[in-house]
Amino acid sequence: MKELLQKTYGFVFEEKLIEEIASVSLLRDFEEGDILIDFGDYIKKMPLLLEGAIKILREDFDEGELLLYFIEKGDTCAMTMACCMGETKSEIRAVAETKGKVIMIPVYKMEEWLGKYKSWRNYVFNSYNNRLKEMLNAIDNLAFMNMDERLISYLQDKSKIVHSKEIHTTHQEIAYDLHTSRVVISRLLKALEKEGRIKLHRASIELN
Amino acid sequence: MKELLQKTYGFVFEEKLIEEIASVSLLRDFEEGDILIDFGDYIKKMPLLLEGAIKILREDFDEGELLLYFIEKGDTCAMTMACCMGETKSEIRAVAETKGKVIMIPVYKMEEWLGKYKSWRNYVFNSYNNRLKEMLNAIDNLAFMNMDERLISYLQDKSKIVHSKEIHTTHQEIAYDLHTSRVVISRLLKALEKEGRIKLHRASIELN
DNA sequence: ATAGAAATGTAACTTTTGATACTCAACTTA
DNA sequence: TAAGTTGAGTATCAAAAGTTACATTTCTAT
Repeated sequence: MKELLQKTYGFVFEEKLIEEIASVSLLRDFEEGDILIDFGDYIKKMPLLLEGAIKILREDFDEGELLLYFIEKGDTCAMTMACCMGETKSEIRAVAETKGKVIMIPVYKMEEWLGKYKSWRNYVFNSYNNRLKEMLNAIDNLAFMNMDERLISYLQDKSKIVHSKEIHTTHQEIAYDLHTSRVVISRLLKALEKEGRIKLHRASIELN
Repeated sequence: MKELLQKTYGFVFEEKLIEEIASVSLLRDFEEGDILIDFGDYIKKMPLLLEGAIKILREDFDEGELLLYFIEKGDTCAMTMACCMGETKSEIRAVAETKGKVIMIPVYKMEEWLGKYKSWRNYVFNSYNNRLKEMLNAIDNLAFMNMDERLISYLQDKSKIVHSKEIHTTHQEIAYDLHTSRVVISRLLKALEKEGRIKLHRASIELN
């Protein structure tokens, strides 16, 4: 486990902290589609992402979801951190976009390290800051962009996360993430294809 | 200044911290409508709100704004904090909703206190958590509610902030905050009045 | 090979929101 | 008090997004 941590966090945490993390944490492998955290879950461990990508979703009052942002290697979920610290239930759902590995840190250690390691403090703050930025970005998208632009932005983000111009997903999936209907997505995708910006295949989209 | 701090933060910070804050900070009075922070401002001081209320706005790419949330006595602006720590420019605008007082703390002290005072650390984390929650709330509003519901929610928030059922504002102002047009707001307000939920006057709205 | 399921295409219609263009009323100020 | 300014009401039209319904295509499992 220590080697895995070194690889991703070697330049972020000091040696001693990495050793401590390794000694108290659990390593967990996950597969694409796994629900790592669900709405209302009571969080007792904070996740650090070592490999893979995760998407963070917000739940509608009655029904439906909305994608907030993706997290990648080296990130943690500040929303979850918030839950840990505040001892409240999870406000979000975390679903694996790809397979990967996380490390789970017990909450009480988190707090202890805040006083003890400056690198940990910096990391935690940076995570909060990054998450605030992503939330702002989500708000910008919702407030200032039409669905066609949101769709494009979504495709670009997704492409970045999987490191490929080929996105394997269905129109329905996209519709869930953007909190709209499948028909709307199909319509807009078709328009994008006609503009020559993408190519559509069954259950996959190719960006140009 | 120390007395003012005691009143709002006496149960949050220990005596010694309050003294330190008092000794290095500036007190600033502001009037309704004052722009306390603007987009792109370079932040060198962190504000603690002692009296009054402030609204935090996000700027559109080309034109227009969107209200993110209000902050009240005892709050600070985590978005600003984020800017301080990250040494980046302000992503938001802060406008005074009412007159009030803030204390401005130099950034370098903030960091120093993080290691030194547990109560400061807790306060800073709580602020982040609260702000994340407000952002989530803003996202919920945008993503899951129609304009009429957003308007109602806005009126309720505003009423809470000014501690009154009487809201003194124009349709145009509301339109700016909700990032829509004056005509739309007038239309929806009229509908609300017909439902008997509010009473409309010139430049003021009365909630029932 | 065939039935059923999943993914997509598309038309027709409604609702919501936005845009434009006036009018009228109330307040302000010279 | 007349003129200008600000706030609000409303009608009409257009665009964006959501809804329903059904057809077609592609995959999957037996």
